[in-house]
Amino acid sequence: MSNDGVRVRFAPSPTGSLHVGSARTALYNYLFARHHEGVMVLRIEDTDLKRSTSAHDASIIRDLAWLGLHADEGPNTGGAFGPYRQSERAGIYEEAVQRLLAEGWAYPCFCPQELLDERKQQQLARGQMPKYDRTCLALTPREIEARLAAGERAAIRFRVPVGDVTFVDLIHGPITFSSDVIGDFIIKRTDGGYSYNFAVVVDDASMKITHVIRGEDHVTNTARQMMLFEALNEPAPRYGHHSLILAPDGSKLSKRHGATSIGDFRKMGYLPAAMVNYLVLLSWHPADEREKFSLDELVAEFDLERVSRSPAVFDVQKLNWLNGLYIRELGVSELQDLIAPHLAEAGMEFAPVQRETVAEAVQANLVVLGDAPQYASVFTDRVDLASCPCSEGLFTPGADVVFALAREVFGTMSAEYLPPPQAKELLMQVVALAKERGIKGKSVYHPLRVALTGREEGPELFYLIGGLGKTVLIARLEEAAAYVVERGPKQGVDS
RNA sequence: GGCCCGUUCGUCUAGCGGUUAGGACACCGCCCUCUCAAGGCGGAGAUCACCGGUUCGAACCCGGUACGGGCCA
Repeated sequence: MSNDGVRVRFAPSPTGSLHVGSARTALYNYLFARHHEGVMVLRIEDTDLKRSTSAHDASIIRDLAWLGLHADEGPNTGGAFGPYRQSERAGIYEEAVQRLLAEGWAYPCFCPQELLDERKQQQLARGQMPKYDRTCLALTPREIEARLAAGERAAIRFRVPVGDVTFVDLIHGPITFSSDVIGDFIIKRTDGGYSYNFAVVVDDASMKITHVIRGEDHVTNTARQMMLFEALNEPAPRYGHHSLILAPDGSKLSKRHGATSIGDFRKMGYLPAAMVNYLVLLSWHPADEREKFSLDELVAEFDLERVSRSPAVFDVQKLNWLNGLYIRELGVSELQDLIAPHLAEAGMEFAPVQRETVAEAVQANLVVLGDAPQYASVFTDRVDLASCPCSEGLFTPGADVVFALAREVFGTMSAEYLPPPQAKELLMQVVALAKERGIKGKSVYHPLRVALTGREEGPELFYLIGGLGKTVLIARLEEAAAYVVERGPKQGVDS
């Protein structure tokens, strides 16, 4: 299919930070636009002045940038179809309202809210579909003028035409709505504000949007919007509605389910590449069975026809898996920079040589960058052999010899901290010397680990040797040796 | 209440009339390893929501029901 001049838009309301659901919508739009070498427009739908803030506006833009989803046109980038904030487009909406009014597609309505509510209750009581009864459609121009002159405030309603509205959804296929169920809806409120559906249509039309990709919560709006396009004599875009994201309990994903905004995930230390990869997989699947994709690969392969129609449960486990995968792919210096803020936040400071060691040592364990302090703590924690159940490991036969040998070898260190390759050499020396004395394998590694860290698990020993520091290394070996002498070889085994 | 949409392992999904219903996460086991991870290998896990129909044959097509979700107000 030819999609010449594809123009899509992502249109968030700045009433909160970027939600994972919205981010996925943005991603699908971005991928679709890029795939067809089209344009993505960012439009800020800030008509709800009470809840919209410029702080949210800014954070959404920042989060999109963080994900790598750059719009071609938008409030910050500019473009030929601006302004890109709805709050700055009142004139455009008003002009459209006047046009519809002049052409008989719309009419003023003076019905007070209380009356509307009352009629709705009556209709409901009779088991009818609540729908505006068109009282004000009967008003003559003279009556309208008189009431306006008398200072009465009017809302503007769209005169819904009869007949079905059918469209072929890009994801779901044909969907039909009967206009019988759609009452004459308001396009401009008595307070002067323009309704959501109306503003969206005027914007999509004037911004020459060709494809609207959005959440399924908008399917029913589509019928109204298509009527509006027809009335405005503008070609309607094609629509694609993707499913919504659910929480593990099957309900709508919300704050009470924990992290739901892109900002939350960024702070915890998820990588944008993992986020994008996870989000796209939530309801899209390639023709083969690959699971890992870069943004560029997605651009090449993304296809709305392969987007699933059923809602998807947000599964952090799979996100975690992907994040770990991407973390393990990082180069040391890159990882070092990424974990630095998390380490700093935990109050951990490291010497320059140590940083590389710590990053490398911790890499395979990380699920999120925020886990770094937890794993880096082997390098900073104090060791208290007496209160450590693992001190039993210090009494391994030959351990005292290993400590002495290590003490000797580490004493030759030319610097406080050593990079991993050099540290590894030292370890090898200790291992070789121990072997000469008939001590090998587990009997050298294990007691050494316990002596140096007071723990039984942790990164490979040479990282510890390079990153703990000569001073600490020697002090701990001496402590361990003293501990063994003091407690005797049998101690600890029985307790 | 009406109208729309959806329903395949716990989760994300493949499947588009004939398959031992495939993959991934999670789970379990084994290997690797001083340890924790990572990695490799393997296992278990789905009466394809249900009931009818069409067909020689249905997860795939049709109808209904149930359940879930969305929108309107």
